[in-house]
Amino acid sequence: MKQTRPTRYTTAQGKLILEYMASLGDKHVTAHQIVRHFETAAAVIGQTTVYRHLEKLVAEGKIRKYLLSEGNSACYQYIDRNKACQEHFHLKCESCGALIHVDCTLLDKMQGHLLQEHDFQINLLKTTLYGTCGNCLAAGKA
Amino acid sequence: MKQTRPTRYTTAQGKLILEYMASLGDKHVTAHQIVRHFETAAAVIGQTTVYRHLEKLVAEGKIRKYLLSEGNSACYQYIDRNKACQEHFHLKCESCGALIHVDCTLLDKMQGHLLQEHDFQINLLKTTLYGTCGNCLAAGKA
DNA sequence: TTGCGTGCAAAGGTTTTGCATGGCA
DNA sequence: TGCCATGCAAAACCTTTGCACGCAA
Repeated sequence: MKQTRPTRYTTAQGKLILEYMASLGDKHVTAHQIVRHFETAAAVIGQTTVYRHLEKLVAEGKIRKYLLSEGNSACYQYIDRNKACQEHFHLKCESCGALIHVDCTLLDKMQGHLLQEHDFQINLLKTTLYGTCGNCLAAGKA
Repeated sequence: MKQTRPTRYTTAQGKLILEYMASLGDKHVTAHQIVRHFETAAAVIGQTTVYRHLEKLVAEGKIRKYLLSEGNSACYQYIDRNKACQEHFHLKCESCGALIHVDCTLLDKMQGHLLQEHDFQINLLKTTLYGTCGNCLAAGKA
């Protein structure tokens, strides 16, 4: 298991990375894209630092980590706490990357079912359902 | 996109790999585990060959490939066509790391519901639900 | 015989680690 | 001042590719 240290110091890099993630809204980026963003921004942040902050932010529940099927690299996305995203499922379109928030009684039922019948307490914050959205289905991208 | 050639020759390695995958049933393995299995089995198969066959088998729909968030390597799993319901969710315990396979009619319902009501075709192979398993709940590790 | 299949070695890409230096509290 | 954070370089990984040889049809 990887070690997750608590944040002790507030550094410029840590602030910049979190702010950048927040500024992207629902858009996801790879670690590499973040590194490149700061290269252009004349505020170079080493890739090691980027990876370490991403790991920490994921552990803190501030961002989400995805593995999209095609790419060989992980994607990260900001979690907007004001949107109360912890209370519903997230659907991620593997084709266009869209993130869909679903608030539906069947999903609530499923949550209860998993707990009662399968003895499993699901963590909605960390869970994302992958698939293909309606637009991409219609466009035949499935 | 990667090229997928049709199978022309039937080779000993190809047979061995498919047979091994089939023998595992629902269990998933990584490419590396397959290579190691054959190392022990005194029938060494190069990793290149393993990867090439896995790719082909995925293209042929005989096995599934999926990425579990934690690991950095892909997992492969045999698809048993004789089984009524091979599709299932993966539950990953964030506390102990256990991977639980859930095969349940509710999942079919949910799949249909998402498609009809939310216009979303879920990909069960790519989807993993995160949470806490019964053992860890009981142990108060949640 | 033909040309695909194999496997070694090496490349390619992502993520992690070692270590000396820099910076926050 | 005491540690943690940083970032370069290098390692560690997983996967793919080049190429010469082997083998199925």
